Order: sequence, then structure tokens, then C-alpha cells
Amino acid sequence: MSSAKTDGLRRQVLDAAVAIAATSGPDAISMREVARLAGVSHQAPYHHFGDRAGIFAAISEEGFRILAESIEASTTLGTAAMCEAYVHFALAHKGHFRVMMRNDLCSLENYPSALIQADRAFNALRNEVAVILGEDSNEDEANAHTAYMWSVAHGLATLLIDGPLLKKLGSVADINELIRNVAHKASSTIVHS
Amino acid sequence: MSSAKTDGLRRQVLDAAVAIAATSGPDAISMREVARLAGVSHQAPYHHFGDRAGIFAAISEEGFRILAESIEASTTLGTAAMCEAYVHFALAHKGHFRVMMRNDLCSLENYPSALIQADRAFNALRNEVAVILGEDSNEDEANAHTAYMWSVAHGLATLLIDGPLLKKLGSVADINELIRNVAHKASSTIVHS
DNA sequence: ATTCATACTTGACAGTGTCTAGTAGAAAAA
DNA sequence: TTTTTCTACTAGACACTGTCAAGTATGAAT
Repeated sequence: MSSAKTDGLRRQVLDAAVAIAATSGPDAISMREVARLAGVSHQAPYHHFGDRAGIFAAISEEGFRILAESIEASTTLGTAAMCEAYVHFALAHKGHFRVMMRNDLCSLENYPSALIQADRAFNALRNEVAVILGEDSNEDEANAHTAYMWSVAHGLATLLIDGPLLKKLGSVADINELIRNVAHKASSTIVHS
Repeated sequence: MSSAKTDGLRRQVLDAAVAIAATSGPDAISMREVARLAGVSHQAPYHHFGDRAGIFAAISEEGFRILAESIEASTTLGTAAMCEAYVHFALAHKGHFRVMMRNDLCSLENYPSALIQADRAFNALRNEVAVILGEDSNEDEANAHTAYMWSVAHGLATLLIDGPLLKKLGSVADINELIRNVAHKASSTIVHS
């Protein structure tokens, strides 16, 4: 096991921060609290992350890397599988996902290595959409369909994690079945203007 | 014009908070800052809202009321129009929308009057989906299609407002055209299992 | 005239991010 | 071997935050 003590403070702080984000949201992440959890002084984390935004950037980079790998692995199975992969990533890495989508906490433009991973994930999604659409579709249509697929996956993920979807729907026997169903609807839509 | 001075402090604080949320995000809303902007002591807002969460609840209630009215007005035009209405609401009321979807800032369960408006909006959406599906669809299918329509609208709205969609897509001539296109794709999907 | 509620103000406290200034120890250079 | 430099921290301070407690001015109701 990769215990905290042996992995160094950086890893230790990151794990604590992700855990807090998963249970209480990213805003509950405090420099002093993660330091306390790691058993070090309140200034120790600054050495590894610069400031609070640095922690969010590190979490984002890690999250986008996992997401990119997950999407890339799914693309041979079609857009429905890709959509499912997106949602399952969000559910399985709630702490990461919540931080990744919060541009106000940390603008990724200032963190090139995180941006690279985010681009990897996006490009995997866009390429898969392009393959499905075929070569004869124009750029506007490709853009719209990319936005569409991303919207379905992203919307379902956020509504399941932080939104009131399940509460409002009332009776949902199997979440995975719901995800599969929605992903199937999304992938079955190809409209030619 | 409904100026600040004449409308009372409550309205004044609310407007300041919404404006801050629209420009810098809900986390930038501070009790002391809104008090400062209204020209009162740092404790004055507490009289009207109880605490910080109370401000978020008030913004949410107002936002859900506007959203509900907007969706209700659109439903006679079909699901595509409803989807567009959702996204346009988010773009036109960025400050409200950002606060409404942040359950960590203020759990709506503690604010019944806000919950009522949220339910209004959800029910309008669900009813419209039910009408489109027809009476012969079972509950699971109705749930899935509701989740699907909501996901598309919500995903597109959040990606446009806070996400990197436009930046990643690169060339989007007309945002409204993109929204219409995505909404059209969403509404053209009816899959029978 | 007295009570009471409304709409505030002032003051204090603990908690926060972060700047500045240290310090113990190991590695590198002289 | 001695000295310097670098890494990974610690300690203290500052301004800022949300919020509790207590006070005050004004108007209405009794």
C-alpha cells in the first residue's frame, strides 16, 4: 500500500484534499486543514504547491489524465461507451471531477501540464465524434455534435453527483442502467441538416 | 429604475450578490463585501438573510422562479424549445444559475419556498417529456428520457458558462445557432427499447 | 407613557490564505 | 575538512472572513 508517510508530503496533501472534495466539496479544502491532516505546519504545503490554487491545479491534472485514459480506452466501443465512460469516471472520482470543472478555483491556463491532459481528454472525445459523423460533415456540424455529446455526458455526470436528479426522479432502481439508457439515446442521434 | 436606496437593503444586497456571482462566482460573495457595497455595517445583511447560506437560498428561489416561468412558457413549443429556454436562462442569469446548482453552498431542503420553485421547474420539464413520449411509455423510460433531456440542457448550459467548450471548439460563429442545433438533436431522439 | 419589534451598529473571536523570516539537515564546492 | 548552497520544512504576523453577543435609534401598539 502506498501509505502517506512513505510517499512524501505532496502525495499526502493531495490525497487529503481529494478526499475532502469528494465528501464536502472543493471549497472545504483548506491549506491549514490538509496540513493538519498530514501532521505538518500550516506552511508546509506551500512548499509543494505554491498556493491554494496550486493544489487545485494538481488535482485537475491528475483527474484529466485519468479521464483522458478512460475516454481513449472507450472510443473503440463507440460514442455510447464513451459517454458512459465519462459519467463513470465522474462517479468514481468525485473529488477530482468536482475540482476539474471549477474554473473559478484555478484557471487551467496558468498550468500548462494540466491543460495538456484536459486537451487529451477533449481531443479523444472530438475525434471519436468525427469518426462517427464521417468525413463528409462540415466543421459546424462536427462542432455541434461534439458539443452535444459532451453536454449529455457532462450534464448527466454533474446532475448525478451534485444535482437533484435522483431525488427528483424518485424511483431509479439501477443507476448504471439509467446511464446506459441515456448514453444510448445520445449516441443514436445523428441529424442531418 | 428600481434603485437600490428605495428598494430596501434586502433587494440591494441580493442584487450585489448576484452581480458578484455573475462576474467572479458565488464563492466571491462575502457578507462584508455586500454590506460594504450597500453602504451599511457588516452585520446589517444578517438581519435579512440570517447567514451567508440565506443569501444563496434567496438567490436560488428567485432563479428557480424565473427558470420555471421560462420553461412553462416554452413547453407548448416542444422539447427543443424547452431545452433552448433552459440554456438561454442560464446565459441570461449567470449569477443566479451558478448559485442554484451549488448544493454545497446552501442545501435547498432547508428552504421550502426555494424548493417549491425548483420543483415547479422540474415538473414543467418532466411533464413536457411525458407528453412527447405519449401515454404508453413505462416509468423507467419516462425517467430516462427526462434525465436525458435535462442532461443535454444542463450540460450545455454549464459548459457554455463555466466550461471550456467554446475555447476548445475554436470556431463558433453563432452561439445561438449552436444551442438551437444541440437542442434539435436532443429533441429528435426517441428510442424505443 | 411604556412596551415592544424592527432595523440596524459596534465590538469581539476564531478561522482562513499568505507574506516574511527563520532553521535543521543533507549535498556540493572550496 | 570547512564552507556554501539547496531542500524541506517551522514560527510568527497580517489582513480578511463568517458569525456570536450586545447595544441603539425609531416607530407602532398598548
